[in-house]
Amino acid sequence: MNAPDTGPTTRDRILNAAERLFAQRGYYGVTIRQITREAGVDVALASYYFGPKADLFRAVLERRAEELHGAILASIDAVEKRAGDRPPGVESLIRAFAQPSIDRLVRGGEGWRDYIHMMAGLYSSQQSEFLVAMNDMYTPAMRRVMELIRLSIPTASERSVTLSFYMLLTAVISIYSETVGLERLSNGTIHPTDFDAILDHLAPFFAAGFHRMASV
Amino acid sequence: MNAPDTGPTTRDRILNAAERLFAQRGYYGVTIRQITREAGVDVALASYYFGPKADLFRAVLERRAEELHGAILASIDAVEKRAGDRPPGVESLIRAFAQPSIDRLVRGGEGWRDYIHMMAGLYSSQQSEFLVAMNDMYTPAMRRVMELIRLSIPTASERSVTLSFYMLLTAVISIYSETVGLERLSNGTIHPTDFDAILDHLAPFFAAGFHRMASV
DNA sequence: GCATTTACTCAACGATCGTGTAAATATTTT
DNA sequence: AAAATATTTACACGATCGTTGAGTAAATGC
Repeated sequence: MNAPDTGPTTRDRILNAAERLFAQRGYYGVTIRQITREAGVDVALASYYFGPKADLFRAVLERRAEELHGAILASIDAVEKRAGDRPPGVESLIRAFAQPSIDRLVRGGEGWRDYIHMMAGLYSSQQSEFLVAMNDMYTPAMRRVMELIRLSIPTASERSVTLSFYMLLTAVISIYSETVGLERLSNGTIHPTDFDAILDHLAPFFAAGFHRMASV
Repeated sequence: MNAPDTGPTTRDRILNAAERLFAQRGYYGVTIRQITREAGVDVALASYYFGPKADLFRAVLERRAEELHGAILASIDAVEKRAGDRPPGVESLIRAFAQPSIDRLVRGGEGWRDYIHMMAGLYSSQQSEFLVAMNDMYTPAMRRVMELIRLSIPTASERSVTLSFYMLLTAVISIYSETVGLERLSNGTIHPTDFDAILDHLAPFFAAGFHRMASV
């Protein structure tokens, strides 16, 4: 068994091509025909496997969601365990939240990079149908981080932690998208792909913000 | 002179419609025919006034850039003057940077709201041609804020201030886009349109971050 | 008044879109 | 091996896309 197979399934070839193109140009910027052309399969196969275009988009979103979300939860659990019976520090929680995505972005291969770019592009779009779907996939992990931050800074109100976390979230996601913004802002001295260095800055930076708003 | 005219110019009607639609669905999500239909004018007039679609998009971007950028610079100058000969505080610089956009977003009418939504959507997109163009329009103001922050926190390295400012920038822009993210994160208790309240949180939050990274 | 420029309409171009359908081929199940 | 199912191909559909060019009406310059 396990004959030398010819690579990914047709279904997966379509998903891979869709992932890459949606990441580059967004939902409306990509046509079914471009996707199937890139995948090297007949146009009709997209409808055959996924139905309408919106369902294909959702399928791409869902394919890797469970693994990434699970990894984030596991990462948070690990930080919790390491902290013993005290609540873990805010900075380590931020790292735990962002690290799994960065790992996959940097070391997970093309597919993961495309997936994360695609999510980052989606998050700041106005297409609330998809946005809400994606948000829901990662809600438990986000809720968990906010809970633990509240335990770590008991004097901070729920509202304050939510607002602060939202700002953290938007910054993290913008970094995932690797836009040219950072490169231009720094005159080319900081590269948007230096994720590890960026996270080393981001974590204490935002942790300070959370603590500053402890009494609000 | 100045006969009772029939409202905006045809040119401006097209720009207004384009602004509104691009803000909602992005560059690829909008067709010239939708724009001209919304504007109530013939399809050919889009090409007549602006040439290809990309040039129309750029025209929308440019129309309000000078005014907003000027207002941001003026806002920074005002804070500087108020501070006398000492460098202004980081928190007031953050407010000065964000306030003009928020003013127009909340109190500038539909056109300004659409324009700012459109910019926010563009910023997190991967369409670097437009993104770079927009970035350049607002570079002087961003440079100025970073300079003044460095004067306010002389021990912070240029690299540190650039990274911190980038995170501020991404958060501010995400807030401008009024996505459903914040509303869902807070279970509906925080409304994405409460810009003044959000800015009251954001300013001290990020100021603390800047100061925390003073020695890096 | 006439000529030229400007503003706009109308119709059409070739290209591409998303999505079906019917037939052909490949694979699996019986 | 036969039957049933799954996959793939080829093709066509009506619709819409961005853009152009020819023609009309109004404003402007002389």
